[in-house]
Amino acid sequence: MEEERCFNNWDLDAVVRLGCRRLSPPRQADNPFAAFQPPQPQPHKEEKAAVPAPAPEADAGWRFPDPCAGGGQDGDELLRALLAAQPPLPQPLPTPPSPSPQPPPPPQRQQQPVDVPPRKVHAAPASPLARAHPSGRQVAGGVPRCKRRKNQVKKVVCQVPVDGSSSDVWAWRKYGQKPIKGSPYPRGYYRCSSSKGCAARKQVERSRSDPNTFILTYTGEHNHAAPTHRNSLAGTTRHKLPSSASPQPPSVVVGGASASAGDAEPQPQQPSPSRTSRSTAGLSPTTPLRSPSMEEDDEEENDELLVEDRDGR
DNA sequence: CGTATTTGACCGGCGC
DNA sequence: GCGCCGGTCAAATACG
Repeated sequence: MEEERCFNNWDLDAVVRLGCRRLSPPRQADNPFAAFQPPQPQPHKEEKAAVPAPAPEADAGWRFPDPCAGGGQDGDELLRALLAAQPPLPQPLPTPPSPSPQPPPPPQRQQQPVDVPPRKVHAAPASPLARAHPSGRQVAGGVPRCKRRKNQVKKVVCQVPVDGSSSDVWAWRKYGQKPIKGSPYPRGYYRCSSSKGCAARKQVERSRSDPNTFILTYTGEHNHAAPTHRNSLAGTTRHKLPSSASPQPPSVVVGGASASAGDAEPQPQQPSPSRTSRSTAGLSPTTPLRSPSMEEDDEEENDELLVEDRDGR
């Protein structure tokens, strides 16, 4: 598994935080992007390309499908549109059949993020208290891990171009990264830092098929209103927005992650060429949400949103 | 000083 | 029942 290790470096977080990337050099002197790249040769080349190109833009405008995020206006509209089209609840979208990594689902597996007939519903008494671990680990969302069955978890999957830009109003904090078995790229785990008890989580992973595309998986719901500006307690300090360099209209995918509170969904961030070290988690809360220019197009077809309730392992 | 990021370890769930 | 993998937490480190 050396591979994994290597990829581990890729900055998923960057993706998330792209919004705020910082000007200062990343914590790691190495190129985080190197990891980003697939195990293919040409790390040098890719680095360069990746860094200068995608990253900057990404954060600059990387916004995603976020209904709420909008930064304000555009986003809002999107959100509204989405909401209008769908229930405000965790209802992602109907997910169009796209070239997504999702194979033709069996008749049973619908893409309904809402409820999924779990195979085993282990009804965890809502209080098993999250695994009584020695450490007493509890899920931040207050949801005990046991409670969340993998099958039952609602997930909204979105695909966004690396160069796309997306930003959501939510602030994300990276809490883990792991190499995935079938994927050369590691997966980054982010949690909504806008609110302390928010259970919304996001997973950022590079698409194996399209290294230029990131697969964002949103799970959980925000239990708080979307911040007007992406800021929140969390990253308050670290985000400095560099200003976007060139906002590119990323694709926006809207996933209804599940915001019961009516939140919107977080948006994916982009991989930053160089980890911005601490820019803010995910996007920076203050990240430049989007520039007016970026939004113009909006999403295009790049984005795909898949909603799944469970992903099979 | 506060917060975010990073890395390792642990646990649970799922598949075989 | 066992093993593998994914997901999350916690501690340490670094930066603003």
